[in-house]
Amino acid sequence: MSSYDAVPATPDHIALEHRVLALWEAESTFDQLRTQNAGGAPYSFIDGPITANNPMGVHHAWGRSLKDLMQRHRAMRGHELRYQNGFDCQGLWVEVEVEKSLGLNSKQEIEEYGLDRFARACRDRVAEYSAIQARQSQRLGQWMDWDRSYYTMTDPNIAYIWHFLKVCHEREMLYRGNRPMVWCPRCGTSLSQHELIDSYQDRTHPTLHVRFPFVDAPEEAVVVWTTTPWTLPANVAAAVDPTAEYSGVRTSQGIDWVMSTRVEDLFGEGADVARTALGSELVGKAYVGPFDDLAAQDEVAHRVVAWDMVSDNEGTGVVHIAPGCGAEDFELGKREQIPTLVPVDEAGHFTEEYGWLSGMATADAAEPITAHLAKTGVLVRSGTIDHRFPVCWRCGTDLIFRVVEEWFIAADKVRQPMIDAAATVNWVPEQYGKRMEDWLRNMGDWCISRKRYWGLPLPFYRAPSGEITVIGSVEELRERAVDPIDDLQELHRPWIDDIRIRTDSGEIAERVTEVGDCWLDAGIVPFSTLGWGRDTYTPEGYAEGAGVGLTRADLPDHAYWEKWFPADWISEMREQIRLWFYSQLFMSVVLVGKAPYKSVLGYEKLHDETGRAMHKSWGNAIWFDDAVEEMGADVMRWLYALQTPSQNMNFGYGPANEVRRRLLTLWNSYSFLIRYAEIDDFTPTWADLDSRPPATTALDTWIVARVDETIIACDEALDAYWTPTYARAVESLIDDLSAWYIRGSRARFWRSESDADKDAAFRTLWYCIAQICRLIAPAMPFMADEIWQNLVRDRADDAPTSVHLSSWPKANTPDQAALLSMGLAQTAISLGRAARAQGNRKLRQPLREAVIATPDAAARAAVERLSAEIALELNVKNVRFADAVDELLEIEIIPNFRALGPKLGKDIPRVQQLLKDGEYSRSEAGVEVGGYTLTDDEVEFRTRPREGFAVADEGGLAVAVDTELDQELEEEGLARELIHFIQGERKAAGFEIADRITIEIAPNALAERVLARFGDEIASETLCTTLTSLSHVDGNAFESDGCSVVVHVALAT
RNA sequence: GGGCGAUUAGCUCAGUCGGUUAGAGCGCCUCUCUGAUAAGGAGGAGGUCCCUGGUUCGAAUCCAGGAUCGCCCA
Repeated sequence: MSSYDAVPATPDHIALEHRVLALWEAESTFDQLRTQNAGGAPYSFIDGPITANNPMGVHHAWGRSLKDLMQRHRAMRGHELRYQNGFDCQGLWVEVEVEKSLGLNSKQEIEEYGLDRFARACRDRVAEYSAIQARQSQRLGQWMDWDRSYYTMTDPNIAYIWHFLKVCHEREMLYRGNRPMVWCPRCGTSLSQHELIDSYQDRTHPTLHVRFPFVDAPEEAVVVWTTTPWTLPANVAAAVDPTAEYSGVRTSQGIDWVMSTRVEDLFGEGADVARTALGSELVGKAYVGPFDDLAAQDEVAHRVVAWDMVSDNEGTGVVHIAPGCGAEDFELGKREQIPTLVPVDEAGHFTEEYGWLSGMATADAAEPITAHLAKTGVLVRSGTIDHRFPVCWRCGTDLIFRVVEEWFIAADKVRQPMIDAAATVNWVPEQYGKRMEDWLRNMGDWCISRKRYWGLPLPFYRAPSGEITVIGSVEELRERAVDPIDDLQELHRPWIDDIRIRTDSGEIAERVTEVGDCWLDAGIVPFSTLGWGRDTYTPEGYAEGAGVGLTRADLPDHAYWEKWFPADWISEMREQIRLWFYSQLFMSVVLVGKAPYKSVLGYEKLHDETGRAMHKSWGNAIWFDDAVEEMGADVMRWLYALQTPSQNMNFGYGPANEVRRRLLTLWNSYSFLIRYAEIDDFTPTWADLDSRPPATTALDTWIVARVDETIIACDEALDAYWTPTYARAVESLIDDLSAWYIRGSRARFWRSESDADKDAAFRTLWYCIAQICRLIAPAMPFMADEIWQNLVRDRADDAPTSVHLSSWPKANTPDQAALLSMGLAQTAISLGRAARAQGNRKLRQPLREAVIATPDAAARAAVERLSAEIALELNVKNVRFADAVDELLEIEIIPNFRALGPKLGKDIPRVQQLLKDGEYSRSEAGVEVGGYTLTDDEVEFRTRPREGFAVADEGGLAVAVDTELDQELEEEGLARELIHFIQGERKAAGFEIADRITIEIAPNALAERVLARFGDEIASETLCTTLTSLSHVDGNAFESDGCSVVVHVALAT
């Protein structure tokens, strides 16, 4: 048997991980796993596509670690998995980055650059970053079938969406409508609700108070307040609350009407109120608009209208209404049948009808508009306001509202079915299900069009008559095409725009120019990647169109879809509730009437370690590449696993270091085993992992029970997709192994003679560490396999070559009695230590005895089994159980509330008091109190130490130590001190642990006595072959309690 | 305005089914071990479990109201 590799004192995570990556590569470990699991019960995970647009961040690494963790766990349990990664390829995300890199800054510049070149540049960017992200993910340890990733820009993906849209059209859910949209003037496109995520920023904007004089009484006017001066030229109405009281305030300009509750704020305390009126009395009044001289205003008759949404705590209580520039305004305008003026074009510039304003940008218009209003005498005052205002998530431009024509999918028909489908899903954390339901109840129609370039070409063809034809597949396009289609290289602009079609009524129709919302691209994935509805399975058939050369993903058939749909599990960050979780659910409910996933794990946001959001500009962002090469992937992954998903994560080098230090405990245990395994040439037994190792001590039995218990806890946690419980359970096992098992068993490994006991110790420790390797393998795949290679592979017959091929550990039923015993013994030991500390006796000093007292017979029996271990830990010669508990303790009986609550109910406080007062008697049956007989299960014994003993107690257990020393104990204590000192000398001299030494020693009289009695022990403990006593030695001196020596150590020859 | 969360030690966070002495890590203090050692172990200080009320024999936990913070929608 080959010898074990030496283990460094601390793991070099980075080097270790690169080594393991190379090993996996060389041995095709992942392929072996897939072969091994082929035909296993399917476990369907569907990956949410990552936008292939930038290098991945540490927040992506969080999600990817969780995905990989869960997949590895299921794989170890023998499931067959698909391992398909996904890249999101289209949409504004990509366009904006490409614009930046090409130095383009407007839609006009893109069109001048050429849509074909632009599309190629977008595709190339996706290719570049998908490769980078794949490489980064591999470094993280994520096992995916990287050659077969799906790309949402491929023709099959697009065609599947076409089909979906056609189904929507057939069900009359698809429509085109004028809608006020949130609009980015720079990007020249509207933003969906989805894209307003995190879009509010603190901004300072101008505010204006403006008079709208009445036509029939020009000295009177309503006064409005606005924070968007550029919308005033599109004003068509002023809204008042019909039920509120308004005041006409006398000012230098005449009578200004505002809501009465606003008078004081606006005009001060001494405002001169000429008269008051209900809002309803103002309704219908015609007024002179502020920009009536502009051509756009020619047809507009301004009037006061009633509106129930007028606020009374802001502004003037009279609201300026511009239906072309605001969502609420638009709704009100529709109701009141007043005109909708859209003052600006796609780029946010005033159109020609706006005279001197035309060509001006909205942001630049505030000042001239204010000046103009001042000149015409309607400006009451101007100021500024600091408020939260939505800006474009990509370019930071202030967003505006603009009424535009867009394409929508009506939501009402699917709202309830979606709510029902969502209710079948296991949402983790649970409240995310409520959030989804809330979102669904409130969802508006889905705006699916974008006036951009690089995206899903909407397959809507408009004929001159206005008739709309929706194309549902590439074949249909081919059949209807009136332009040459054979050269169509991919389903993207500009190429697709060249193809016109013939409609059913024989007209020639052109495609609308819009592209689709990128959430259509991602939402179709559970259909497009699984071959829904296809007759044939096409190997590597997915990569048509823009995906050629990027992936070898198959285009499967319907049988395959049946096997893998719906997903057992998906996982993304929480905001995906309104994004991918939503769009997938929408499309799935439309197409097949059910949810596309069974379980969903969501998680919150990743912040820096101080709890602040990470921002490039704040300098607190951590790059993935830096993190992984400094912390190590395992450490990162363990951090992610420990994190409560429903809580924001504080990520950084500080927390990483804490985790790294905790992982040292496992590493130290491993290194301890290797050290002695090497010395003893230990050969493990593979079968031990299933059948358990032999046990000779109570500690052996106990730690094996702890392993069993932990395996079960891990499975429960991972079945519930709750990784922190899993990670904590493993950490707790590692702690127990190190602090109790190894510390309590060390002597068994030091002994030079071999026997069954030593064999059991080795096999048990090996068993524990090997099982821990398997338990941590899903979360820390590198360290788990590194240890496995050295400790298991090629050491035991039949051992798999990788921990990842070793399957999940088998849980036997935990030995509950052993767990209980050890729990009590641990309590007894820590009490004994506390008692020693009270009695001022170092642990090194042997003491005569510890006395344990407990009134609970079962507890006593349980602890008694571990007397030897307790004696060892407490360094006492004897452990005795007090015959009469009151020797040490006063006893208090406490009701077992959990058991007695249902039985005694309101009598509990009375019984509790009687017990406390000692008003009870004990009998065979149990405790007689207040007319009840309480069995031992129904009460709990607690103890308090009697005065005058070095006693510590907790619950029903008390431990005392005898602190008296006689000469023998004193000398033994000194011998221990001496050993301790010599060990230090050994170490100072740089000797190896197994080196034999010689000692020359010059003792005083007391030391001579100690040597006489304990010389052999000292020699044996220090691996000394010859201990020579001399009158003078050149060496180091040691002195303790009158015992003094000079010692010289040397290597034995 | 509606919805979903959070609030526990100096800091970051666990806390299952309601059970009477609320835990961990880090930090701090005092020790200890020295054959796992840039570690390990023990002990200690540190808590109005956000507030008020309710249900209950019993509430960090359940209910109602409120406060503060975060997020989603309007």
